[in-house]
Amino acid sequence: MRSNTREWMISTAARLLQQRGYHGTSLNDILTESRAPRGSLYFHFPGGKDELVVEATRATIGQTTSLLADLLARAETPGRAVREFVEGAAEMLRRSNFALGCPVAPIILDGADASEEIKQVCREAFDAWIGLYRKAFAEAGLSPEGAETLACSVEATIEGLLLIAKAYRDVTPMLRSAVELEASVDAAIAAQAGDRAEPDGAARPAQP
Amino acid sequence: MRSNTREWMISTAARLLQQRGYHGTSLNDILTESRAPRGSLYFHFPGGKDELVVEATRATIGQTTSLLADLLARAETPGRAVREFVEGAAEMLRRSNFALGCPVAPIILDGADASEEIKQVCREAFDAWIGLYRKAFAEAGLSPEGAETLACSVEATIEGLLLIAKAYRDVTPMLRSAVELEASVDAAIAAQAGDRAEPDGAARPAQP
DNA sequence: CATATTATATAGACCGGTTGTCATATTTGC
DNA sequence: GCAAATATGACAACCGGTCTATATAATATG
Repeated sequence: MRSNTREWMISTAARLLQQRGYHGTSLNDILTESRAPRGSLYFHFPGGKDELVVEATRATIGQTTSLLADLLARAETPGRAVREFVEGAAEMLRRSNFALGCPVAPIILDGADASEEIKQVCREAFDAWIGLYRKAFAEAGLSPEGAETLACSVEATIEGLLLIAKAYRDVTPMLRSAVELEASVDAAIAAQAGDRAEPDGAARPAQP
Repeated sequence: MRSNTREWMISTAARLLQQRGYHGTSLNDILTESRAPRGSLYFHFPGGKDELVVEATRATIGQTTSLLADLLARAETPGRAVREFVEGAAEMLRRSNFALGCPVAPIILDGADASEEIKQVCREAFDAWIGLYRKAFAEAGLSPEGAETLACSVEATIEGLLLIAKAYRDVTPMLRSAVELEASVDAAIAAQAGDRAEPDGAARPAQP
């Protein structure tokens, strides 16, 4: 007896959700592609579609978080890690024929009537990613407020680049902006490292 | 006889598409909310759902494009216009209880199997918006390449900010990043205005 | 003014797809 | 060989998009 059915379903669902969002992914699609029968789904996921979606989204988010943490830990500068992450995402997008982008964006935008738990999982994803950026930026010398704001901007830019690349089915603009983003992040860090004694830590933009 | 049925349907569809994406918006929803009977749809839109979606999306895109063009024309600096645009979007998001974001993002992300024409309309939206930014940035002194790259980055950041704000149901981070974005854009323009005679116009990032 | 003709609007039937449930079969561990 | 765990596919109830037949308003025509 196949004991990995559950995992199969999760990974298939994760892939389809990433490609087509919450409403665009039907249980039939998942069952057909994972070659599992209908009833098995409700044995492994008594909560039905929403429970499966939560598990699948969590799994994808975990992978992305690990990758990002790894890149930030290894790279020479935070900006470099950001660029490498975007380049990796571009490669994934290209290889999948522009199907695989951000795992949570499609769910946030089309899953307005999805369960509250699903939305919570999506928020946790942003918490994790923005948190990693913030930590890296702060360790590189940015003020807490500057790191927070820049982290949010960086995450936003990456999300938007994935969206635009998918729309055009072309990663060229994404790669150009990635270079710019690297420079921008590292410049913001360098600038703040210069003027430590500056009095106002308020709304002053982190990028000069 | 009500002769505005068609317009009613379009505006209702536009709103719902913005909130729930392509698959998340059913004809039943549109018909119920616009208080129109079922059959009328296929009289006004013989192409069915996809034709209605195209019309509705075009309408919303047109409004956004006009607003953006207006802001860019009036504002003192391009960066200022960008900030004002983001602030306006944040206000719209807040007022609509975080339902109304970008009109094309949900369709791009969940409408993989939508008609080719729909995807084309979404691309045209980005063409228009990025084109407006590029023109404004170039007129302010940026090189063509720099303006193009920065325009794409700005559009991407705005898309991402809308997404993140919707996920958190909170526009605070969006507004903080908007201030940063204004500074970043205007700084990039000022920097390039300084070194006109620089030899390499290649992949040098526009933001110092 | 009466009638014919066209343009617009409406109601509801249709079929396929979607989710969730069930009774039953099969495997596994002991 | 037995009990628990898992697998299976048929089924019901519902919802989706599409279509056809009909009703009503607008306009033209004699």
